[in-house]
Amino acid sequence: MTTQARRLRERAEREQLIITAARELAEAEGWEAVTTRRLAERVEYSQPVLYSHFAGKEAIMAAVAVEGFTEMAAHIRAARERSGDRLAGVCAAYLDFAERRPALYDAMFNRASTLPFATPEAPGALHDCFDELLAVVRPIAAGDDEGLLAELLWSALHGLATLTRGGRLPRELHERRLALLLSRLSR
Amino acid sequence: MTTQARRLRERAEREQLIITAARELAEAEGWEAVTTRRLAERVEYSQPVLYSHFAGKEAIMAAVAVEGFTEMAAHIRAARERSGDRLAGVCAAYLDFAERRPALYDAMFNRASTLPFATPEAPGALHDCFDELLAVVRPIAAGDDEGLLAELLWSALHGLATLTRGGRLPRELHERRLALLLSRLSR
DNA sequence: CAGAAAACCTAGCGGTGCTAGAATCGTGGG
DNA sequence: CCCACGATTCTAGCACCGCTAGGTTTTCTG
Repeated sequence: MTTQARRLRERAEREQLIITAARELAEAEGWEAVTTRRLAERVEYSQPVLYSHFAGKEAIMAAVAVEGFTEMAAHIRAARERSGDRLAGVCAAYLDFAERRPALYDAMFNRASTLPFATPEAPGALHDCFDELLAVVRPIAAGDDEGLLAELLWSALHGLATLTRGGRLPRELHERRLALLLSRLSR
Repeated sequence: MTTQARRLRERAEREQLIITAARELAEAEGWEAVTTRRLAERVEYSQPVLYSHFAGKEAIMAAVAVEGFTEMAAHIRAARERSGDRLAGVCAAYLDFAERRPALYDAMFNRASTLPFATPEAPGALHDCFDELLAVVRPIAAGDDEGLLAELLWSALHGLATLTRGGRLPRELHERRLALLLSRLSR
């Protein structure tokens, strides 16, 4: 059936359209400005159409989040390769991503609470992100569990990112703070 | 004027009543269950009364947050004294607080976005919390800036707390993760 | 081309934070 | 003692939210 294939393709395209619209709206005005009405208006369909694609607003945010993980994985991987597997490069890339894509980072870590994480069912892109941290942490493991060290690094970066973003930490000391983390964490 | 004094006192009492009610409701059912209507019903006044005390729901959460900082400061100080200024004791106390008072911790760090932080206008209790971290970090500063190290410790703890709470990190490795943080941070 | 099925929209539900304006209350002066 | 005033409090309602039932339109199929 050619027509059915086209139908499915168009449906998939529209789904992507919704995700992109939600993301752009969130990046432009924050997630609190992303309402189902505005979203529907933006994709030029009525509200109920959203619900034929997603279970609800939270599911839309989750979809944006996995897109975010894909991008973050690419962003970090590029930084790792560029810096020759250096821890500093990857950490800076992580924080840079959080700083420049706050709405996306929010969807990934603060909003989409239903998204599976520390399980095999977690989105592949998320595992990719973690693997990047794992790779760069390996040289400094020095007998300690690599996975645990990667989780710790992740926690520290996440803490830095969120506290800095919320104005909790003075931004002008950002570089020195990161340098201190790196020096303390290695060995 | 005695009557006016009484008025003011009663007003203050009612304000505290609102804060306590909001906190209890949040701790029992989460912040999304704290609506101005339910809150008003709980303190046995009508909705607009809330707005004669606070600028809005966010201001109420901020008030709960400063109460949280006061408690956290006490909690951590007690742990520090009990453990003889040991870093491990204070870190465990921080994470314990976040784990046992999730709604309070949320108000302090995730919800109340308008609350001033890294400025002198920040609530005193917040500075007290930070000072506790400062005190316990001093022995391991080893030439590095103590304030910066305290901020870094805070970030790591905050990251651990939030990621663990959101199911992002497997809970059964919590102890080992904390031990690793301590060993790496005190080099 | 008729009828079935899929797609889509209108209208509405119960809820939210917040507020204008009416009603009620305690109080001080005549 | 009573009345008028000012502070206090409530009723009712605004515009918005996420979400959905039910009917209309469009599209495909036999």
